[in-house]
Amino acid sequence: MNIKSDLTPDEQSQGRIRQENIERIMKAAEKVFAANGFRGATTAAIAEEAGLPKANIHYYFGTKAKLYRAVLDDIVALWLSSFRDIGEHDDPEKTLTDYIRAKMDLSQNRPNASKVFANELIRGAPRINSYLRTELKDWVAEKSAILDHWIADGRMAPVDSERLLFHIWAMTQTWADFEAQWAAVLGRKDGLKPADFNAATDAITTMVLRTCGLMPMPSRR
Amino acid sequence: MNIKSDLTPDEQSQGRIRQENIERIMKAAEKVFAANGFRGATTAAIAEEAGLPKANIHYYFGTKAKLYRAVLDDIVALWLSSFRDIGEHDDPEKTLTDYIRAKMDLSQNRPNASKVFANELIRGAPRINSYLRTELKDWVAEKSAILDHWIADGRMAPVDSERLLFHIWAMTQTWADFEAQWAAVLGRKDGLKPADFNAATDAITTMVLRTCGLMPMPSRR
DNA sequence: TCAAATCCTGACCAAATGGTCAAGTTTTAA
DNA sequence: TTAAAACTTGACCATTTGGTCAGGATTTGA
Repeated sequence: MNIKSDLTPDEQSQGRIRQENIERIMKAAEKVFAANGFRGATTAAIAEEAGLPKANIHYYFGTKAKLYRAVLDDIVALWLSSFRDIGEHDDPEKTLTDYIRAKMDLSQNRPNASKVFANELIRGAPRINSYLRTELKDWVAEKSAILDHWIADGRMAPVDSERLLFHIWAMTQTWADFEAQWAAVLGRKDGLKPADFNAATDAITTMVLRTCGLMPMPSRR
Repeated sequence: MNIKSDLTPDEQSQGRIRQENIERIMKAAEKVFAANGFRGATTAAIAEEAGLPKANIHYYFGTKAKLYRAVLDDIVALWLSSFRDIGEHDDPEKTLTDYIRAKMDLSQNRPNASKVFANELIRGAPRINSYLRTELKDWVAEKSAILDHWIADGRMAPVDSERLLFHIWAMTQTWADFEAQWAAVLGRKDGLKPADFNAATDAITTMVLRTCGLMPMPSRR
C-alpha cells in the first residue's frame, strides 16, 4: 500500500518543491493582498514579491481568485485555532488576560493576515460570509454564554458579554490593521516596537478587567 | 469689484452645475474607494455610480489620484471637525460620553468615509502620513494632557490616557469598518439596525466610564 | 538508467483600465 | 441677443492586467 494514499488529494501531489513554492507564493500573496486588497493586488506584484516568474504563480494556483481564496482559508484556520481556549471552569481574570495577550501576539506576529481579513470585511466580506454566519457566530454564542455564566455565578460584574468580545477584537486588531496610524501618532518612524504592543496589551487588559470588576480600582487621589 | 474675487480660485469657478457634479462624483467615489481601495477602484465604476460618463469625471478631477486626494481631504476635514470639543474644564463623564456618542454617530452616518480612511491606514497611510504626524498627533497630545490633568486633579481614576483615546477610536470605528462582520455574527441579514449602534454605544461608554472610575460598579451577585 | 511526472518560464493574447480629445451643447453675463 | 465660458461625451489610445501555452529543464521512482 502506498503511503501517499493516506494523504488527502491535495497533499498527495505535494513534493518538496511544490510545498516550498506554495508556501513562498502564499506568503508573498498575503503581503500584497494586505497592502492592496483583492482587486488592487496584481499577480505580477505577487510574483515579484515571491521572486518567481508570474507564470509560476498560475502554475500552482490557476487564478488570482483561487490564490486569494487559499490565503483567506489559511487565515480563517489561524483565527479559529486561536479561538479555542475559553472554558467554563477557567478563572475569568486569567482567561480574559490570556485571551487578550493571544490576540495581541497575533496582531504583532501576523499583521498581514489581520490586514487581509480587514480588507475583506471592509469590502463587505463577500467571500467569508458563510464563515462569519456559522463558525464565528457559534463561537461568539458559546463564549458569551460562558461569560454570562460567570456573571450569573457572581464571579464577575455584569457586562454586555457579546459586545465585550467584539470590542476586545476591535482593540487588539487595530494594532495590526492600523499600525501605520499609531506609529505616526506615537512618533515611531520605524514602526511600532515590542514595548508599544506591551503597553497596548496592558491598557486593554486593564480596561477589560476593570469593566468586569476583576481588578481593584486605584483610589482617586 | 467682482464678488467672485473674494473667493479662492477653487471656489471662483464653482457655479451651480460644477458644485452639484463635484458633490455627486465625490459621493460616488467615496463609496467605490471604500469598497475597493485606491488601486482596486476604477474610474468607470465611479462614473457608473455617479450616473455620469467617465470623461465627465476626468473633466472635473483630472486624474483618479486627484479625485482620491479630494475624497481623502474631505474625510480628514470631517474627522478634525469632530475632534474639537474636549476642554479642560468640562466634566469628565459628560465629555467622554459625548465624545463616544459623536464618534458612533459618525460610524453610523458616514461609514464609507470611515472605510476609505481605514483602507488608507491598512495600506500604510502613504498619502496621509503628514496629517497623522502633525494634526492628529497634536490633537492626541492635547487631549491626553487634559485627561492626565483630570487624573491629577482626582476627577477620574488613573488610566493610560493615550491608549484610552486610541481604543475608543478602535471600538467606535469597528462598527463602521467591519459592519459586515458584526451584522453576520448578530444575524442581521439587512445590516445593522439603529438599536445595534445604541447597544454598542452603551457598551463602549460603560467600559470607558468604569475604566476611568466614573461609573459605580454594580455589586456582584 | 531512464521514462514519466513534475516543474519552469518567455512570449503571447484579449480584456480592462486610466486618460485624452475634438466636436458639440448648454449656461452665463453683459 | 450674443459671444465667451463652461459643460458634455462618444470615440479613441497606450498601458496594464489576468491568464495561456508550448517547449524545455529538472526531479522522481522503479
